[in-house]
Amino acid sequence: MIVYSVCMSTESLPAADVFARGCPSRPVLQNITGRWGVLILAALVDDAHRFAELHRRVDGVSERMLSQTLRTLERDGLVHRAVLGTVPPHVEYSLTDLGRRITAPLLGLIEVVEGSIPEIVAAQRDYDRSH
Amino acid sequence: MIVYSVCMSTESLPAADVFARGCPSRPVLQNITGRWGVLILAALVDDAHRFAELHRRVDGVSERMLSQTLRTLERDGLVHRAVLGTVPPHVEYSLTDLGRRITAPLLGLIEVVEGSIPEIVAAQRDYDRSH
DNA sequence: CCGCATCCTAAAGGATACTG
DNA sequence: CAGTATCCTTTAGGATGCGG
Repeated sequence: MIVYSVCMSTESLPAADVFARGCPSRPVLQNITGRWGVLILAALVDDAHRFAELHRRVDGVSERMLSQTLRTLERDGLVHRAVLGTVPPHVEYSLTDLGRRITAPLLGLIEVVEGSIPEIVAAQRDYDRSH
Repeated sequence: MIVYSVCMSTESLPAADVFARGCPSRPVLQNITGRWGVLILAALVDDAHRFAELHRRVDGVSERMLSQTLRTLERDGLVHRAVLGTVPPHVEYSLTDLGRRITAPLLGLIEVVEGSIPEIVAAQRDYDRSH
């Protein structure tokens, strides 16, 4: 039997520690940093967007994954889903305050990665040559 | 036949655009934000660490995944691997400059997520009740 | 227009045992 | 100590088709 490290709980707070196995931060972090999470959150930074817009914007995502990821992010309280008209259906997705606080550092990450692509590609070539 | 959106290239630079399918930023981002990437990078922020230390620190990671993730991060130029003694083998992992630039926003992300756990858990409960 | 259901494949990841 | 190799399970994700 395994007793997981203390971490969690919303009332008494030993403070969430993402390094501890069983910490509720872990699955949340995975939802955010999954293959599509980062991109979808980033795509919502400037404005609310509809499903089809997001589908075009996040190039390569399938409807299934877009739908699934949006639902997870909504469940975690990062994304707000607003059903507008009735016919034809009109749904807008936007970031919540929490979503914005979480997306901010992600934009920083994207910026650094995009700006470092030449350096990264060079590192990959070096590595591959010597292994 | 599909022609991927322009993006990449190390010389002529239409600037990497992570929203474009085929952009080299995509796999790099996945290496970083994979299940263990964030945690391993964060664990290396304060200091260099040896394999076994990381294994203890990042609770729950298998040796296999630790090894594999470290190799990927080394290949991307984010982590430096230094073999020190010969017997017993002594290997130290540390962040490169690039690794530090990339890890900085990740620390921000972790901080926000850890600090928002009560809010997130509450959102999850609300969502689950109404679905 | 906005998805969900189903089916299927590929990739990630864990357990265990073993090596320089 | 610092991994590799092998095997197996679990999950992510794509394709297609349907429904409100």
